Amino acid sequence: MTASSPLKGDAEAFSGALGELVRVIQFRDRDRACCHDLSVSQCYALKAVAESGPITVNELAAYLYLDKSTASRIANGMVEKGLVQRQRDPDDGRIVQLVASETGARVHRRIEDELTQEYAELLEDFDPAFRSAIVKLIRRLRRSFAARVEAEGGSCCVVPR
Amino acid sequence: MTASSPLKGDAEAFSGALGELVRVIQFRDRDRACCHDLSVSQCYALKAVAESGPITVNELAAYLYLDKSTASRIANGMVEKGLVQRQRDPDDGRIVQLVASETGARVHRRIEDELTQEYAELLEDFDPAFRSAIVKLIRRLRRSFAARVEAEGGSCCVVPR
DNA sequence: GACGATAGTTGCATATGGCAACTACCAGTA
DNA sequence: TACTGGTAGTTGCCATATGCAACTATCGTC
Repeated sequence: MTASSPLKGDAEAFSGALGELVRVIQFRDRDRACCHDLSVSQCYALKAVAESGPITVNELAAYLYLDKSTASRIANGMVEKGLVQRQRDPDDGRIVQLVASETGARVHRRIEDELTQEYAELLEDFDPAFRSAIVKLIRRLRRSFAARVEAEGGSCCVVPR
Repeated sequence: MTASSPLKGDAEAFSGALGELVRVIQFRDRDRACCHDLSVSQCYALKAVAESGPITVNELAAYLYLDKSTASRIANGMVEKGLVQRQRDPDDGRIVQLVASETGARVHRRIEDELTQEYAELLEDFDPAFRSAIVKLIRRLRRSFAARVEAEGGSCCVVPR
């Protein structure tokens, strides 16, 4: 490349900024989750269960990008706390459906409300067109990463089998 | 609020999208770091050391939002892998400066190049004005979160002392 | 009913990370 | 100088998180 490709420069700036943002958010989540007596993963999981209706352990694992055993244990923790319930599927005895309890739904709503409130404060300075553009970009980024992750099957260097 | 405040709606969409993006990125980082025989934290730490010049263990801990003991151990791991070196400060015998070795700098550059390349592909569809707006927004988000985190001293509910 | 596949759980090993105690060092003061 | 309090870093100990592999129970097919 020559002295300055604007795209490359933008990509570097973007990379740096996004990296720092993600680190801060990870920290914030660690902190936030514990406020509600949840681990970070439990917090994500509660979101999945509360928003996607009843889901299986395998689906939860896929959503969280974790092993199904880990997902099972996360479910355990939430069941113990009374946030979700395990329900056997009447049609398939192997399947366990995870459903949010009243408490779970309430806790999830509270967490979401706090977040939304915080983001609303952040976003109110931007005009609506820009706000929706931002959301579109973030979704696009997510799709792009997710596609890459799925294409690689979760490991970029270890050749499977 | 009434039926639909656009700001609230935007904030909800933003919250959902950003949450998913962060989860995917966390997974991707887990995967990516291991390609270079690094843990995720080591990868972040290498970035800090390589880009911020010599930094102390305490500074590294602050950067990573981790306990200084953890930062010290992360430094250990990197020293063992020959990525960074510990240097005693001539003016203050307590201080340890962490500096990237040749190898460390090279590995860091490689990781950054890969990332930049990936982001460049993503960003090339957007026009330059939008790209720089995005970067500004992300930085602003980061600042805002960081400020909140620092104000709360790292724990929102546990009253210290 | 036997066999292979699938959903979930559990055992085990490892990694991560915090807290508290400790060491070594610095700065100020009597 | 010797004492005191504070700071930087390390280490011991522990809890949590997570993956892999083995296991159980169930389903679907032959």
